[in-house]
Amino acid sequence: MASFREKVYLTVRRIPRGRVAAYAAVAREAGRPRAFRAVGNILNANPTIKNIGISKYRSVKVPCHRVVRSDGRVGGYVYGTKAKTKLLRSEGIKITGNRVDPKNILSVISK
DNA sequence: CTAATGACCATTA
DNA sequence: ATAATGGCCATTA
Repeated sequence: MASFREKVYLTVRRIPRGRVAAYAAVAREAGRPRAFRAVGNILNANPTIKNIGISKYRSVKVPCHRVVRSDGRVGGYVYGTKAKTKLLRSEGIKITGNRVDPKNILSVISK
């Protein structure tokens, strides 16, 4: 059985380059619409950053930098919001101030 | 089992 | 525009 955490990783993996999604959208997609806060905690233990010991997810890459706040603010990141912003810009996402261009925000995460 | 922890959200002041 | 507040909840210690 897939834990919520695993579903979150799989969901985030579906966010394409040059696009972002809100924590709330990820929570919804993973089946727990109100667990958006837990999503942040889960991504904080992103297997891209550190191995969490689940063999299934070893060496997989989860683009957790593509998950932003609902209001468009960039949000947190292990290596800092600055690094997150830089990464997103490098993928072609427009960010003015601390806000990503709403056009880049996915409301539904398709496969 | 209980309690703490937040990369959040929405509302209010 | 910013700051505080209450709510939310999977995971972990």
